[in-house]
Amino acid sequence: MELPQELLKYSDAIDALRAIGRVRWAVMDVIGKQVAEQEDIPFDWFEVLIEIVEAPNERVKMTGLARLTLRSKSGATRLVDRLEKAGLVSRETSPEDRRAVYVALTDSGRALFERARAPIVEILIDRFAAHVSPKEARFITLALSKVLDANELKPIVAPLRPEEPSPAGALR
Amino acid sequence: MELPQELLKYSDAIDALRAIGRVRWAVMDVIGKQVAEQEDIPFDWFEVLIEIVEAPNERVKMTGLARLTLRSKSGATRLVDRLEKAGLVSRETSPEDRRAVYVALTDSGRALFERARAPIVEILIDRFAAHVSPKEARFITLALSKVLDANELKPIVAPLRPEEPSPAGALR
DNA sequence: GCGGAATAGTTGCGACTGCAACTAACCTGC
DNA sequence: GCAGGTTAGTTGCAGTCGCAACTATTCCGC
Repeated sequence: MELPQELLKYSDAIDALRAIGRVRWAVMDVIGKQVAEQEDIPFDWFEVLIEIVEAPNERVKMTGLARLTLRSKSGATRLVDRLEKAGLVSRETSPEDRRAVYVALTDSGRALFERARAPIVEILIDRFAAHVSPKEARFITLALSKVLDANELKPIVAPLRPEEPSPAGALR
Repeated sequence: MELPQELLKYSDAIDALRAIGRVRWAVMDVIGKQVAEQEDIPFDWFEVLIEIVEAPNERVKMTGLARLTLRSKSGATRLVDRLEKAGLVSRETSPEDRRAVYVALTDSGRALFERARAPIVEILIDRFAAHVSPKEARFITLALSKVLDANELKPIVAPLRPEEPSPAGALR
């Protein structure tokens, strides 16, 4: 069961990958449940609302939403289906490209976002942000970006707001 | 759409949380597909084999496996069902606690593990470990452990190998 | 040792997922 | 101005998930 010595020098990285998985899973699990309980909507839904509000013009294309919410195209379709059925978002086809579908907030979606934002951000801080210093956080983001770069996955992290320069984000 | 100033100081942390989500998702996605293609088994399955081999006595309890693989109890049950049906692992009830079920490798499970280990580790290095320095990796693990601690989720990261002191892990 | 609480694992069920196939719209070269 | 390829989004389908309810075993106070 021994592995080549050469592997030893990677074991720290593999530990880190595991830690990432666990934090992601555990923290999201806790946050998700707390949000669902307090705000009566799944955390997924709120993530969609955030992405819309943060996007230029307050609307996102389906493909962009798929990447931002870490889903496949069909996953995004169905997620938006649910939000639309609940009356929180609406689909609008753009006149420039009639294949594209933009997702925007409805009035009731905006109202829900406004109402739920503060408590949810509080949960996020309580469960995650309060325990990592800004320096640590920036370091982590930077180090992990290299990994995304190397896998040519950078598109997922940044250039996903293709049109205008982003206004002050809704969460910061 | 403005948030209280006080939030600004957490925005780095929220970025980090997003980066973590993206790395976890994107890297696992890539690794998972490459493994599935090259080795003809889902990456999930290999993770189970790793956890067994790394565990003391080369066997894990269902509950432990659930936490290690980031699943619910029922998720673990079904995952093991599949591996068992494929003849890679076997369930053994322990005489000390007749509620507990231990999962162990079969001969063919061990053979598969031995055969697939090196190529899969290579993929892991190629896609992740090679792009993070050991110092960075340790820093990340450490910082994220604080988050797990604060959420009383520490059990997930370490004391999950309750019995004997762990031998040299199978991956390092 | 007995009864109630806690723990380990499995199962039924509804919900969500990604893949692959599909439609519709756009784009490019000729 | 049309054929072939590409891109955006949706749908059928089979696979997986977590929750809640359930059985079986163990633990604990008395």
